[in-house]
Amino acid sequence: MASDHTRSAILAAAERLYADRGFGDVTLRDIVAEANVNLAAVNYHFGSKDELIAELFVTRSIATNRERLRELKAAEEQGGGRAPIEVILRALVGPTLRGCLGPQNQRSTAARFMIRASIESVPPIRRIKNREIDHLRKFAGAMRRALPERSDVDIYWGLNFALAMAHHTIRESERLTKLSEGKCDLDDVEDVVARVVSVATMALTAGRTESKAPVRALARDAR
Amino acid sequence: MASDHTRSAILAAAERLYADRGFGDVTLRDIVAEANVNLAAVNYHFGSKDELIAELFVTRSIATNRERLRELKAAEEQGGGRAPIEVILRALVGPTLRGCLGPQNQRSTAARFMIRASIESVPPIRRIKNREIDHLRKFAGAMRRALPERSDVDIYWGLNFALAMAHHTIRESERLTKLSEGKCDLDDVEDVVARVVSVATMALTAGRTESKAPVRALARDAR
DNA sequence: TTGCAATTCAAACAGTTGTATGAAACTATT
DNA sequence: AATAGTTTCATACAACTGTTTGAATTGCAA
Repeated sequence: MASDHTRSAILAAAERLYADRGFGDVTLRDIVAEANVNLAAVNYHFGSKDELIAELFVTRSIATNRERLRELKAAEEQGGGRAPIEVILRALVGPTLRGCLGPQNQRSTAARFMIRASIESVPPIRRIKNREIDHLRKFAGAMRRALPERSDVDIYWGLNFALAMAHHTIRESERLTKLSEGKCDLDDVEDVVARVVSVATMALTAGRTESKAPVRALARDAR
Repeated sequence: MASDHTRSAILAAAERLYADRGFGDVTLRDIVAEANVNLAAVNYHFGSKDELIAELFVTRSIATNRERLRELKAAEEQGGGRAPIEVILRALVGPTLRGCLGPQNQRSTAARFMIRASIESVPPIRRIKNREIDHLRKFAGAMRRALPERSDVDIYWGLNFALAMAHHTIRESERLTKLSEGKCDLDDVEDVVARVVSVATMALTAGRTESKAPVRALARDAR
């Protein structure tokens, strides 16, 4: 391959446009215009529009996943194969949050693209996300090692809730800012990470006292 | 208006098709075929496709919101204007979770539609969701009354995390089932509600207020 | 240079989409 | 029964979509 110029111009233009305007109303013609490239080039270089989107998303998400695993591995090696649950959770949600939050005006195109991807969820991206399970299993394993007395079910729920808080905060960051009238500072990424990790840790470690949950008694009959 | 037959046939058919196949690949022609109705009827009765989608979503979401407020009001009246935080949170996430989870084969069309709406997020629905803030403020107010010593920031973060866990669990219920190899039982809706409420309560009460009730265990299956 | 493959290009294709139109069929009131 | 207003219908429209085509151009090796 000669210079890759056209190919990467398309990738850059597509990422920028999708980040700015969403997947919904960006056509191939918009992309090739932005990239100063012929319309047919997309199909020549990528095969189809969906494959272009998939390549964009895969590139960014394997970067995030690699960062996650790097942090996880570092923590586990330092702890002799067993890392504290807080550190594991930080490795899980930190890279994503750091990648997507932070001062708006200095958010990278990549970050804004990933936010879009998490909001709009088009078919090619959904397909890729479904293959993310193996990756999550590695974290479930590490969490099980950190909390050996905890049941698998609790581990999975804790993992689920940690991801929930991180992703939802990214997706709805604008609404949270508006709802709180700016009191919740989403630009302070490390504070957000700390909050998510703290709550997820509580969820995973609290009440290890064999207590049969009396939860159901409350309020089930508020009608 | 005469009989409303066409109008409601369109609404029913559209909700069913969107629930089954998503917004992405359901056309007006699909809908009118399913409803045994003429193509032009959609624009005649609803003005446009987007207004049809909006009406569907508004109907369902004001129903949920009404149920939420009903539970909240009942709890606050019973407690003399101040309800326990668990009950407030239950009123917040309970109706949504009950509406969207539960045994797949007995999920209502409405439930499946709302799940789609939470996954795919098309423009007309996003516009409506953005107007949901006033509704959430009522819950923020109730939470502030329940936890007067807590800062506004913490309240908003707790609210955000509670919604995060509920919505993410709905959105990714399939993935959680697969990840946990079925160990997480998403059909036991009341257990899911209890888990979300429990974690959100911990998020809101742990830390600064040592005098508060001891954190409860993750709602383990008590049977 | 010549030859050959890779790339670019303009143009067209084949479909689908939501929407508009104007006539026809109803419904209910007079 | 005649009328006016509403609703249904077949059909056309106009625009946009991703993709394909086949010829031109380019870059590089022999």
